[in-house]
Amino acid sequence: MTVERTGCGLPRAADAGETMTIFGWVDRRRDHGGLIFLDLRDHTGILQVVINPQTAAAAHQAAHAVRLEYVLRVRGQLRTRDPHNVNPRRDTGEVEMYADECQVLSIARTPPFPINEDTEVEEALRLRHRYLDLRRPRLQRNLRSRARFISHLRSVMGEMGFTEIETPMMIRATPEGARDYLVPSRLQPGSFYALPQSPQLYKQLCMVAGLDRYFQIARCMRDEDLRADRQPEFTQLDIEMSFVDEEDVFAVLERAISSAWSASGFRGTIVTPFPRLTWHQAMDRYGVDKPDVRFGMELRDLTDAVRGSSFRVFADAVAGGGVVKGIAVPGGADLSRSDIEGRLTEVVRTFRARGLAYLWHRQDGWQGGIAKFFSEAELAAIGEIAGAAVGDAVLMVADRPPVVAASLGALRNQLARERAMADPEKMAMIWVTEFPMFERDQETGEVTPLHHPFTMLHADDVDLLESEPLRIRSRAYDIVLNGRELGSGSIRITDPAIQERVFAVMGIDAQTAEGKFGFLLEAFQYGVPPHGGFAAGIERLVMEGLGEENIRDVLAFPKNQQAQEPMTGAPAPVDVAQLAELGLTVSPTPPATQT
RNA sequence: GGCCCCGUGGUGUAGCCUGGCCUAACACGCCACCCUGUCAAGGUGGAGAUCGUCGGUUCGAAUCCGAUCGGGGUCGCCA
Repeated sequence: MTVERTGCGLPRAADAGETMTIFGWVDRRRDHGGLIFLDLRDHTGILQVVINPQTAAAAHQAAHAVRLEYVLRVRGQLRTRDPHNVNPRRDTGEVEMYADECQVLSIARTPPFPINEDTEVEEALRLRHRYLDLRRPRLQRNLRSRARFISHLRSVMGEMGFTEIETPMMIRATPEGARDYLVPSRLQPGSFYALPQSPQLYKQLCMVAGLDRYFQIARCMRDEDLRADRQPEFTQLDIEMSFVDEEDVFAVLERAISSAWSASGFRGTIVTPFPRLTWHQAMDRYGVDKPDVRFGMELRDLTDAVRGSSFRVFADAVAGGGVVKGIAVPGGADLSRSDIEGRLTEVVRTFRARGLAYLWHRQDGWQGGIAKFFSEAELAAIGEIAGAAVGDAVLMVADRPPVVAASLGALRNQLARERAMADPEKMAMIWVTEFPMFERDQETGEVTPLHHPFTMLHADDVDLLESEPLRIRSRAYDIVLNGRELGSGSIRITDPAIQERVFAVMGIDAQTAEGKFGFLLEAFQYGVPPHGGFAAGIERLVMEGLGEENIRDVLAFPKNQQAQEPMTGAPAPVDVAQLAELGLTVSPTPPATQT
């Protein structure tokens, strides 16, 4: 635009005396009638401009009409401020520009929400004017930190000998897993590409190709419902490695994340190696497969302690094959009956628990509606096992094991939030290993892989394939940070015989497997190295690194909960002609969605 | 698909439970004027919302009820 341009945030006292030109947006304007002060903002920061009507009459006249968010070019001399005029809260606070020229490059309507501060604004309005939201300090910071983090990841991966490879965005639809986004083919009417849910198969083929160590900052698309940490398109650090086992994969991820983390200035410190929990340990102790281990309050099994009690709810549950578990809430004796029976019971009800039992451990003994059903010995045992001290409360759920785990796990997280039990500066990164290979689909009753069908089984469990598939442990693992799943991976199956048996358990016969994954199985016949890998969600990492609660705030152009982008209006209907070219027609009324 | 929360000038909130004193309040922003050292500038004055929408209850509705729309969170879903 011009030969010389100085960033607004860059000038320092040492630059005083220089004449320079700055470009930027008006962040604030203070008109004293005579002097006008303008704070000019660009991506580097903010510089105060002083416009004096006596020394720069034309500039002053121009500045008189200037409003917030006008785009200006200002030329003038940089001067140091008198000591009593220094603004210590700003990097450029020791200097200011004395304007000679002030040129309005673009006027601006009054913005729909404040740009120069981070006030809470309704999500719909922010998304509709995303370019203005992105102009605000918080999102500027977030996007820059995200970029730095990715940049560091790239260089660490390079240092470790990984090759960055781009895999196709238009691929064959995979029947497994999340719903695909489809792309109709013009040249093959009636046929569709799918957008990748992940580059899974391609990266495994890269291993067959002898690339040895693959990585990609990969865009992934999944047509599923959105959450605070889930968008339909997102980015993963995707990794695959040949001739490795879990330890090699863990070491790579630990180094990549921890070094990029600190280099990016993210909050807290990542300590390596990450502690490990098996899936069973996580479920037993925390009730969830992604435990937040920054605080205790672990689930304790009270089944034996209450088996013989006269409290029918517990006794019946145990007799019916259920379990009774509880958590000791530190200082929980201050929880009121209405706290527990209202808000907290609501939490466990969400997970289909029928109720929440509670006992207060007070100075004068055990209290609470159900205390009378237990003997002194039983109460003592409950307190002992739960680890409840005087002043605590024990909250208990009796039900089928999955219901108990899920409801108490959620309750534990809820209480930790309410009572600020987790150190916000602590970064509790852990590996959760030995996930089950299969789970039973609640609707169809089919056995489906928890991770994906190419996940290798635990060596000791292979014999259970046909007899008790649901008990098989896999060689799949997750990284969990502060209770949030950051990503997952596995060692893959490379033995065709085992792969065939896994498909069989899933009800996929050889012919079907050939049709769906034939290319992979064929590739494996030409010499496949043992391999494994991982995929880590970039947005979730950045969220934790910046302390953001919502994935939209670490993405430039996110979608709303309806997967729409209010700014551009995507998705939108298309011309009939465009459809015709693709051999498509749209039903006038959408067919009833299958549930 | 279920459940929960929110919806009041441009922005953020108060008022709503306990209907009338609301001719809807406050802060910021906006407009005009005054003001030569402010930096969340200051002063004076002003414009701006019939309370998401529709319907109902009532003598009377921002306030109560129902429906609906929009936003968010969550369960299901996310190999």
